[in-house]
Amino acid sequence: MKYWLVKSEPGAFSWDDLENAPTKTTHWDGVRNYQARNMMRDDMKQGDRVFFYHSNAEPTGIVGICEVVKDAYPDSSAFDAKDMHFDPKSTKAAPTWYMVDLRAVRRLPRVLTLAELKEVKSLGKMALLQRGSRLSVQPVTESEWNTVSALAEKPAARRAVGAK
DNA sequence: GCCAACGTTGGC
DNA sequence: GCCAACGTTGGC
Repeated sequence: MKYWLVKSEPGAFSWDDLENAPTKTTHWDGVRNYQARNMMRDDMKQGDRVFFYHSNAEPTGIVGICEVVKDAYPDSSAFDAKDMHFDPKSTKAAPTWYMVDLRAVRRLPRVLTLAELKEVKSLGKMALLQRGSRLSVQPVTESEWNTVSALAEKPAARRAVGAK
């Protein structure tokens, strides 16, 4: 089993949206980056675990855990001329873009904010925390997964004097 | 709203 | 194949 992280802007699709979806499952469509596509198409498999991250949010951070319930298959939003993610170059005979199905497993006991994750030394190499990292689908190592999961069970560390 | 970082496009 | 211009991402 492998581990991943996906980003979503809660204004577009939030963790709550996922929990409220039928069977708490959604098609992870609209990915239009080749690196992210390759990971979804080639390496993401049913049963893999996925952190759900809110970007462009208040706060930004990891909010929940979901599970891959269906391996990659062609992204139908690329075929729909009315869809925001329509791509005329992607055809049903030779699809350019792929999606997986994700199901919400559980909300984390608390949000792990980007600011907090940045302060954890052992997460220094985590893809999410790399300078300029913009990939919307990222690999997470097993040790990173375990570190983040354990952190979510503890109360937030006290911030510097003056912080709220 | 600003802007740095990055990916893609297209002229040459 | 280079690289400038442009569009997007996403933190702040």
